[in-house]
Amino acid sequence: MEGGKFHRKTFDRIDPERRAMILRVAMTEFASKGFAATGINDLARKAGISIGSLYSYFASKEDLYLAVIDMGSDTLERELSEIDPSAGFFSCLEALVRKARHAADRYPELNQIYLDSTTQGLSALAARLSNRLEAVTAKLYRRLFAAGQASGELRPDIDPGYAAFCLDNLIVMLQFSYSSDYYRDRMRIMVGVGDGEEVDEDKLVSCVLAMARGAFGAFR
Amino acid sequence: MEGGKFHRKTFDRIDPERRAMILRVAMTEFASKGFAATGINDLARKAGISIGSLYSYFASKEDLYLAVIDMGSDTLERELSEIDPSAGFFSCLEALVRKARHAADRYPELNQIYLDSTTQGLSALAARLSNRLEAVTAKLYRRLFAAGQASGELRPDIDPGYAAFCLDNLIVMLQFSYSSDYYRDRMRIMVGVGDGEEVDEDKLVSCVLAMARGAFGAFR
Amino acid sequence: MEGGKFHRKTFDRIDPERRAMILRVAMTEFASKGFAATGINDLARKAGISIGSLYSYFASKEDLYLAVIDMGSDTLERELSEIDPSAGFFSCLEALVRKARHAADRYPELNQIYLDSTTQGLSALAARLSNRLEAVTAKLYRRLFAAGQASGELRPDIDPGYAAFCLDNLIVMLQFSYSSDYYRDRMRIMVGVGDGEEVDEDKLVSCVLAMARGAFGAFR
Amino acid sequence: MEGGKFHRKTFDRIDPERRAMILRVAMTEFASKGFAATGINDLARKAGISIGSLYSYFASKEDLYLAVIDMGSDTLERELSEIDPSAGFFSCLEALVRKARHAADRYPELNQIYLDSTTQGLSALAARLSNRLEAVTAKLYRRLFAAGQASGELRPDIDPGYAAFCLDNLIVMLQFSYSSDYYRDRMRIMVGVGDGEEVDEDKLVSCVLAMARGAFGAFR
DNA sequence: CATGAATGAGTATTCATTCAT
DNA sequence: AATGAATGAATACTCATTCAT
Repeated sequence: MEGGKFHRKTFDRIDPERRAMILRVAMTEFASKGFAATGINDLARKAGISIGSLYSYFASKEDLYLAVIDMGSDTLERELSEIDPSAGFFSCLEALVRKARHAADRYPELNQIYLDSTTQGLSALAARLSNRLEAVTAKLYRRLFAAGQASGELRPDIDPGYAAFCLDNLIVMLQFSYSSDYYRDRMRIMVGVGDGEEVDEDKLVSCVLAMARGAFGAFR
Repeated sequence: MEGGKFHRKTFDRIDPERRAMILRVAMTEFASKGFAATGINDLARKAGISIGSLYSYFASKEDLYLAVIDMGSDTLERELSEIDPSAGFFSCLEALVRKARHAADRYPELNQIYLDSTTQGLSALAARLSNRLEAVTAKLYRRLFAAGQASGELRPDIDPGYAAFCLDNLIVMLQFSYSSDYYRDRMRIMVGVGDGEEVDEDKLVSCVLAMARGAFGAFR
Repeated sequence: MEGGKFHRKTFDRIDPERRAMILRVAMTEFASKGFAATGINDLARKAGISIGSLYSYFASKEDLYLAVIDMGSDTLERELSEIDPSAGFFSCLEALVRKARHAADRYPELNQIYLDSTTQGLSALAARLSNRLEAVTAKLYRRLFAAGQASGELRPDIDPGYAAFCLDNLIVMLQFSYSSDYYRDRMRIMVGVGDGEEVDEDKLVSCVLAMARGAFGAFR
Repeated sequence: MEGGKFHRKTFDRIDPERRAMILRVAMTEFASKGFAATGINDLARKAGISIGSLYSYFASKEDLYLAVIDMGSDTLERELSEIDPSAGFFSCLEALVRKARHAADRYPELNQIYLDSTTQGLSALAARLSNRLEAVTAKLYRRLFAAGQASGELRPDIDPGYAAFCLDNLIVMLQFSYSSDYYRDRMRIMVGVGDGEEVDEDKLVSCVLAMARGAFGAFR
């Protein structure tokens, strides 16, 4: 599935390194400061390009922001495509949770921007993305649940949509909790770890899997 | 538990109606536009007070924002205090989920602002709140889990912190899904309801409860 | 000679201590921050009185400022009245220089405000003072020079006005040099004292007197 | 000696006429209203440039102010460099006094701003200038006194620093007296000229020179 | 294609003054 | 007489975007 096109033709024609650099700097800036507080002039300077160039690549600050998110969606899609539904539901789910956990480490900025973009103030902006990300994820869950119920691994009476929604909620929050300062603090408080301690990642993953298995797993 | 004090003394002294009006307008503005995009001058005009007055009540835009969130924490605390831990774990949990669901309808703006405040760009700001909200919630979960394990309603081998964290993740996302445009769209896509359809709230609550029961409930 | 009246009648009627406190705080504030940068509300708070009271004593910030300067003129007048012209010109001049030197220490704020008020930006304001201070000083010089020339201590061919102007220039700058940060630094640089050293006050006074004696003293 | 750099690089790159115009307008505004009462937006409008441009040339109002003073220091330095110490002390001194007198006419605004900047309220600001102006002047005096004492024109027992300080005090006040409204009035009162009359400039210069000659000149 | 100077509406915040209590 | 809440024009400064070179 092709992402929206938020950049101008010129952006396709320039040196890939320059292209990557611009997106990387934009990602870092938007991630740490948010859409509204990020300055385009400052961003251009940090990327080592002129304001004029930036505006020849992107029609507006908004478009640049969306382009960054779109790139993030590509990344997600690539990661998800590695999941093989034929490997069994819970095996896939565990892979998914682990992937989410690692994505938070590898692309914290993408997660932070994603969080930023879900904000009510940016809803008009986000509408232009037409929920591409969730569409991709939803599709994967559909296939996983279909296969799981077909194979008898999952109970036949559960509604895949509602189950997928709840599962993904856990996964999204897990990702936020490992990539944003706010949710990290929240996690530590909820889990109840002290100042020196660390949250036990395996316990977390087990808990998520246990919830899925308990609610959706067959014969119990 | 007393909230931080983000307003000036003068704010305590004015007409309660005026006070409520200011907070209400501020809540609406911050909720719909986000912290950065909300203008103080505009806000004052909408509240029908002068800029000077607003600044005599709050030292800065930041303080006003925090005051609004703090008021929201009061509201949450009040709601949570109605939960009676002696009523049994799953009964309480269901009450909690229902409460969250209704809070999203009754105070959508509070939820939107909460979401906004968890954004990375506002992490410095949010730090001043010292996670009061999560502390309150965490405390409730502690009591619920302790009572549940004591009564034998819950398995003795689960770690209450991790369980609470996962449960609250579900509840938080439920609230976002019913109060923010972005997460509502996401929910509809994940659940897979069509254009005319509505998400079935009871199914959602059941799903959350089933996940909790399956993972944490005793003898199964 | 009566000073202008820059306060309202109410100010005459209040407790003298309150009166003195207000003027003292005003003096300190205006001296350190200058007219424009001094805030009336802040000043009132520091003086422990209400803004309303302050405005019942003085019609405007401007009037308060002028009242402070006027009080300073009283002080100067009192000091100058101690000079006895019959004691001989150079003896009086030395007394005058010493007085100036000590006034800089005792009333640094008055000097700083005086300097501030001579600024071009405040010329309209200062016009309301009608140069009361200089009139007082000029009158003293007239008497000193008249007595000095009558007694033969001073050369008969010097023009008292020009001589007085030059002498007073030296004295004014001496006062600035001991009461304002800027002119203190300037003095140290011009005199050429090092970091640990102090400017030798006696040398300074001698130098001023030598210049007067050399130019205006009879036979030599 | 190079002045501090208070402008941004962009200011070096623009049309010299534009540059001069901006500084000229800034000089006029700051001179007549003082630092605090001068508005940047107003100033930009008067200079015929946009606020944004002004801020692309100078980082702050403070910097613009200092840039104007710095330009004034250049002017002073240029003027002082015309004095030839080998021409004899008193000849140089007379040239210096005449120069000061004419500088007051040619650059009244610079003098007014200089006066403004010596104000206690601007001492923090002025500190950034590190007394460049006085350093230049002091250096010239050092050379003049050294030459004068070497040639026997001056008494060997006078301390050049103290003498220079007193002399420069006379010169500074002379300049103020011919460039600021306040000090002009003061001069007229001290000298004692009537309403139609003018202060006799030659008498003034003679008086200053007489004071120098009487105190510092050899044999007499 | 690239540049970066120029723009000016918009921002949060201050402050002298008024006036109802 | 004393208070201090209320006012709103004014302030210094920012920033997304344009466009001439």
